Amino acid sequence: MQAQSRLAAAASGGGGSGISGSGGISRLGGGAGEEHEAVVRELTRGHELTARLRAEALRALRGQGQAEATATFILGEVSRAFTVCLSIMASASPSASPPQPDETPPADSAVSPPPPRAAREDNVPRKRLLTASPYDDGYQWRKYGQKKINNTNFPRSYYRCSYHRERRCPAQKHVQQRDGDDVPALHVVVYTHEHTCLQGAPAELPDAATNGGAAAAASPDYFPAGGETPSSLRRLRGVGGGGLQPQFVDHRAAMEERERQVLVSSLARVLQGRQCYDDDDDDDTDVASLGAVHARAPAAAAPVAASSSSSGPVDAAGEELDVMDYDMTDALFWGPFGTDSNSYDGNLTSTRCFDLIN
DNA sequence: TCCATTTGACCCCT
DNA sequence: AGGGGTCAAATGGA
Repeated sequence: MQAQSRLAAAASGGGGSGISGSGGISRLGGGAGEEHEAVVRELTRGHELTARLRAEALRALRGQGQAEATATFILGEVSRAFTVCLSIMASASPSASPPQPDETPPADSAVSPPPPRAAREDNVPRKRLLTASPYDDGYQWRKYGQKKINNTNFPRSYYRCSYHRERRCPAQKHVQQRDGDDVPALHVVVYTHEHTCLQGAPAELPDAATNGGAAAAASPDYFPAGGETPSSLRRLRGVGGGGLQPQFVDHRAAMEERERQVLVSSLARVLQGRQCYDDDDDDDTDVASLGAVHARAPAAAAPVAASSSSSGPVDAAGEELDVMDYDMTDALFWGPFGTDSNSYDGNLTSTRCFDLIN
């Protein structure tokens, strides 16, 4: 079966930087810093490989509703675990502890730097995340600018949803590598607005129980019948995003609810039929517990804060950051960040979520 | 030729 | 006035 061979290839690291021959964890060095570094390195590797495996699995299982949903869920959870571990390791790094608010400035700062510029008070909700990079968020983003920010070592890149024009999607984000010796490099991602680009789809959703409809609906390839395609819109310019749609919340909530139903339904079928696993162990996971897991995901298709405690990482300005996490529904949507598409003029042909498209 | 990416300039907010 | 955010022309690669 082609799907199986693809999965096998992915699992064995086919296609490039595969798993090393030994397949084992690098020998840990003597010092704590060295050990920490080794752990982070292996976690990063695991994270990357999981992302690749997930991409290959979903590509192979595309259209096979139950199997696709199951693979998406499991691999999404694995990816999430890696991300959380990396974040924990980063915050515990002996060489990269975030500055404390009352930390004394460096001795060589003869003139104290100006205080950080206050954030714009535009009532736009912002979601700040600290992530290992590149991380997968599955949306198509178009880069529209990059800027060197004062008193930082790395430029900030600005992205907006690829469907900014076609669907008036107001979602934006900017990404900036955090200063410091983080291994792997950590990036501060700030989301402004949220995606509305799925809101036109619900009525067109195919039955997820038979063909993985949530993924299809989320696919950037999805356009309502008779609607404009990305290529037909390529040359449209001028009219801006238009801000948050008044119906945004309701549409999004409807989409979330439908996604939730789709996943729970698919997982229920899988579990009832035990179709996808050769269970060596008696997995006593049941539908109810999965439903409970899924119920913790009210913010579908958006990053979820892993922790709301005030002891988490902070950015250079001392603002608290959420550690990147995924919820279960995210697993349907979040894909490689990889090469960023970034032209301003409405082109949609480059980067897309390979989980869903390839 | 098309399309993605870069980057300097401009706008607007603090 | 300074700086963050955005625009859009220029550039380069496929």
